[in-house]
Amino acid sequence: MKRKVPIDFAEERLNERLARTGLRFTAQRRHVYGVLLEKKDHPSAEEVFMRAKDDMPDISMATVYNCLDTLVKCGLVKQVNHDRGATRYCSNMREHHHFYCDECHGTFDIDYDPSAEEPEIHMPDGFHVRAYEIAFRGICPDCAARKRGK
Amino acid sequence: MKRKVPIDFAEERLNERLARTGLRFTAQRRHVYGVLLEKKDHPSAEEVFMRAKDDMPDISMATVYNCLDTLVKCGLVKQVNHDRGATRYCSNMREHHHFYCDECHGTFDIDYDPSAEEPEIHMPDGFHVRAYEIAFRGICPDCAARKRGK
DNA sequence: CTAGGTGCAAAAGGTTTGCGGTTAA
DNA sequence: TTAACCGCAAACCTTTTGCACCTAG
Repeated sequence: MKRKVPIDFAEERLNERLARTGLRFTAQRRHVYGVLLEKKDHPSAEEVFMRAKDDMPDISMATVYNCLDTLVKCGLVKQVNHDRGATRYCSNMREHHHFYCDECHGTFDIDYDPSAEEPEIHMPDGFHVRAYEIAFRGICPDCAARKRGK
Repeated sequence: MKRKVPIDFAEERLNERLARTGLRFTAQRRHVYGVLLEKKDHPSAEEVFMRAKDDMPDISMATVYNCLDTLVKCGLVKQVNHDRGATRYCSNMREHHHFYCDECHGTFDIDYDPSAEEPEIHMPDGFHVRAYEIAFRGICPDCAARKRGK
């Protein structure tokens, strides 16, 4: 089987990340990660499941969810949520943002160079931005206080 | 019943927005909007339903979803999606962003002044940002071309 | 050896749909 | 008057859970 992605290289990275997080390396985790690397079109869990079954017919939906969660925990995969639809998964490891099309509901990666002094976002040609929203993540004041307290 | 929000003023705005969008003014739409204005804590549809029932016991879940969709369409309410949980609704009409706490999973509004030359985001004290992502919305190149074509 | 991971099937959670009756304009 | 809207209940889609078996370390 031909692969567009240097999967052996990715496998090493997965192995290292799992070890660092105290998790085991399994065939299913490698395979799900491979599926995400092979076609970076932001598939839903259901879509990942169907693609994964091609080469691993016995894999279960529950395992796909488990593997996806594991990969997110390791920092190898990002969850992408939009409207009320299913969560989608993204293995683009470069820092990037997303563009959602109001018309076809497609999701597109928008790259930028985070190392630049003034990180500039280059919007590719033809994308018409109507609105944008920044989602920050971290620890809120109350939870920070609680953690310091205990 | 005392209200913290000048609901009559909001009612006028709702009426105007509905008319402009060619939609009807109904008691349910007003009431759901009132619920969102009264406590801006990003409730889910289920939570809106429960609060709405206090004053309007016969309102149904389907109607709550319909009203929420209508309010989003009118531009009076924003949907907020995060992780795999239920969609939450936000009636903060000022341009703003959101902060998600990794610990308690709470959602907080992060305001900014969009009229400023260099729109600066002031992160309130005590919020520790671990990561952020920008979600752009609009029309993708393919859909833009298709619309021009037809 | 054994804690952690998997597969299965059932349940839970969230959202949508179809339809007969009601209402704003 | 009538197209739009509502309430109800069933269906649908997505995600989680419990448990018996399996396996990486």
